Amino acid sequence: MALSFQPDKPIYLQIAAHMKREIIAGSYQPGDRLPSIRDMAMIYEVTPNTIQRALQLLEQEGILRTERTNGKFITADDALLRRLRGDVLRERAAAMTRELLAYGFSSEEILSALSDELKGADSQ
Amino acid sequence: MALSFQPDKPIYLQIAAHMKREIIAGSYQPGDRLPSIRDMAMIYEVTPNTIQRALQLLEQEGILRTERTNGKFITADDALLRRLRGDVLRERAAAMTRELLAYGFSSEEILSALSDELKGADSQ
Amino acid sequence: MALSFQPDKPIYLQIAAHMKREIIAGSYQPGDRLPSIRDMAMIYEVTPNTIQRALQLLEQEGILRTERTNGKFITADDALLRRLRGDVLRERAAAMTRELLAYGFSSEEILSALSDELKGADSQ
Amino acid sequence: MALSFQPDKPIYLQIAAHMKREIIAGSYQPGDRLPSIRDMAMIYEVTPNTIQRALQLLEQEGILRTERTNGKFITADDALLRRLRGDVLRERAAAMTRELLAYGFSSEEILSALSDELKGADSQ
DNA sequence: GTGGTCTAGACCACC
DNA sequence: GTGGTCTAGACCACA
Repeated sequence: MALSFQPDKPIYLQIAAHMKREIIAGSYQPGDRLPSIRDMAMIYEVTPNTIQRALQLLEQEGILRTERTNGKFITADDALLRRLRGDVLRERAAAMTRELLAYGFSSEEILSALSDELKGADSQ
Repeated sequence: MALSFQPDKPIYLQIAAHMKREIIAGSYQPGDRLPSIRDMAMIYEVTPNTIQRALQLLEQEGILRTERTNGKFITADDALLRRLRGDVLRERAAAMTRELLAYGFSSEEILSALSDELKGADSQ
Repeated sequence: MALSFQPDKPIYLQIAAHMKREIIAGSYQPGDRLPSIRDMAMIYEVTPNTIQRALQLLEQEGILRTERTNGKFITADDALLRRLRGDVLRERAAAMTRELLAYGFSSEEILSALSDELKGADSQ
Repeated sequence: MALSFQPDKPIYLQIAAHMKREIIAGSYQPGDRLPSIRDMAMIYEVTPNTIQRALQLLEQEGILRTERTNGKFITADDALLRRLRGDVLRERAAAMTRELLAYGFSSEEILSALSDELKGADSQ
């Protein structure tokens, strides 16, 4: 694993985002137990403190649940995870649309640029 | 104007981004002279220092040019601006694609989400 | 029974509090024998260890008494239980009063808020 | 100031609660700037880190607002503060009612205990 | 000067 | 073993 962190963003945010992606992508299943904070600290090569902070964010979103002495678990709430998946997609699409429209690009330009990117990615 | 700045991002970056958007969107024409730093400081309600930093970024990208005693000007290099416009579009589309694919979304999902957003925006 | 424990508080404290409530509320009578620790462990779905710790607290308060080979019993001391009942009521009322006065609420506000709550609860 | 912290509760929670009380009680006015984190750290005799954590909670509740390089401010949203004041009162009253009813106390007992406490406090 | 991030390391309660 | 809290101290970007 050992992410190469971008130096301009807080590490704990990058870890939180990474975990969120893994969960939404299905690398972790609902109800799964996460590695212990100490283990994740070694995996990501950061302090346990930093992991703690990252996971706190996901817990606030309801994605994680903590059992005081057993560890942290992906929520078993399947509906929440599905909703989250949809929300993320919509939110990202909306943010990108908003930004590019502000740049003065037309809907056609935006759509065509995205299609190009997706074709490029698919063919890899 | 008087942007409402997001409190968690450096103001000078937000101003730089805003200027860049205005330029790419065509609110400023190639060769146009910018308002003085002092004026912009009043417009944006920040210290001249902050404006200075923001414009420095744009100058590094070649979008602006400083004439020692006359002020700062949008580059007259039309080709550069066109190229920049294309670069921004491609870069944003690529970043979004990369991120959403990492989330495990399919090309179809991504394209359809974006179409939905664009329809929503158009109809307004 | 099978309490749904709050994940952020020690389970043994939650069990102790629950037992105390049951005793004060009269669900157990003075002199009654408690279920065995093993049974209670199954009822509460925790380890016997945890039950042990919870009951220890009640024993320290004098609410329980252990007979070496027979099990644990609610104290037969009726006066103690009555006194305990009064103490709990006073202590909780005092704590709430202290806190709300520190928030700057007036006696009238506090009293009226409590009346409202009690009316709401009664009508259910 | 220099609170005497209860040893069984996290200090940062106690500080957060204390600040919230001060704000609701009106010791800080809407829009007021808080002392710097470093100053508060000295006042409360804890690490800046701990203050940071406490204030983060209030920020999540919308009570505080951070200006990146200027400090932290009480929200100027008067309505929010009034709403908060009411919410706190209702919430505390509800929690106490719920608990005491679970103990088997009658509405009359609860109300009378609270009246006694308030009389005691008033006469001081 | 301000807030924010991160580390290293300690200590704790709980189960 | 688990998560949680706290300190001391360093470093950074921003205005």
